[in-house]
Amino acid sequence: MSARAIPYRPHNHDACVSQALADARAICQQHNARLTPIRERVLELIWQSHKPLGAYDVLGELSSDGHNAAPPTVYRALDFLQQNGLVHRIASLNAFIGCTHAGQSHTGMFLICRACSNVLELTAPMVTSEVCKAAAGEGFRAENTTLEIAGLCPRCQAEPGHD
Amino acid sequence: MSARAIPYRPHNHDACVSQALADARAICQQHNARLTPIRERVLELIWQSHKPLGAYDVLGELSSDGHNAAPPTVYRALDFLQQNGLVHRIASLNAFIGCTHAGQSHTGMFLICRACSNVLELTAPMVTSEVCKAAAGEGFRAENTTLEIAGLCPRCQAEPGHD
DNA sequence: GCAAAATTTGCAACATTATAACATTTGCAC
DNA sequence: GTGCAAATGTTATAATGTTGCAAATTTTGC
Repeated sequence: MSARAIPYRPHNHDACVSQALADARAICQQHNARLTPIRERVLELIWQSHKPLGAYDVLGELSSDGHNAAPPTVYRALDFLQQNGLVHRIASLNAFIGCTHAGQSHTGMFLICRACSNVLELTAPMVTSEVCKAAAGEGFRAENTTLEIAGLCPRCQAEPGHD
Repeated sequence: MSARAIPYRPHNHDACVSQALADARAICQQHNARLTPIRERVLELIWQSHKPLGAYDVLGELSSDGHNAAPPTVYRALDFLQQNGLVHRIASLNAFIGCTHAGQSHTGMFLICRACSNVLELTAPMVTSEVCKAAAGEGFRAENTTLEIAGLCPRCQAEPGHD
């Protein structure tokens, strides 16, 4: 898996999408999980941009496709994709974003720009290790970490209004 | 502000509540903010336990009080309490919990037991500093951090089923 | 005190996000 | 091709959160 583009900066986004889909196919094959057309399509929609997409946004896009979908269709696809580490749910936004570290075991940390909405996923080993240390200090067995940072991305600090 | 009780362990919870209410009164006075009866009552309800309470749970309790409340009443009170640093919203649970560090500027980190639902709020300076470092490394200006750890508290690791 | 202004609350409707329950179809093993 | 498990379709509903405006209360300026 090669270096990732920075979401905040213009880039060849089609490459992001094809990479993500290729990774997904490989990972599902490994897991013996079925990346059905709906699931793949939902993943593709999530990867339309580096902005988190709500379940009902996905639903809307599916409808534009001519697909007669209802909420459970979307939520089931999203559950599947989450199970297989292909998308993350951003709890503070009730929205979903493609995982940029699919296949790597990781604890995601998300930098969410409040101006342009783009999200950068990081793995910050030092953060993870301090979190574990803090939890362990209380005798707590950490299983799942939600770490979401809202703020301003470099681009929006300089000049506002990108999307 | 004295040492805090550990939510996972039995303790004199009335003391938590009165401490929280006393702190709240002091803080609101400082801020020239009005801790009206409704707001105080909502804070008290939130502090019923160390388990996060949903907005509609609060609403239900208000109704049991005989108070004829609608959702906006609760959400407005919760907003006020959040503004003044008296409660936190747990994004991963859509629920609210009393702040155990009211008055101190802090970035909360929450240890959420999936078995007993109790939540411990920590301030972990090393975590905060690593988070800032990681964000800064990307040129990101962090404004607001959501850090929620789900897992098992010490008590529930030993024997399950507490509440 | 008293009227004007600002804040808070009441209230009705509605918007958004997510799930439950059950029927139907599809893919796969044998 | 029969039978089973997984995936999808469909309808309804639950859970969470917001908007907009009117009424009541509190504060402020005088």
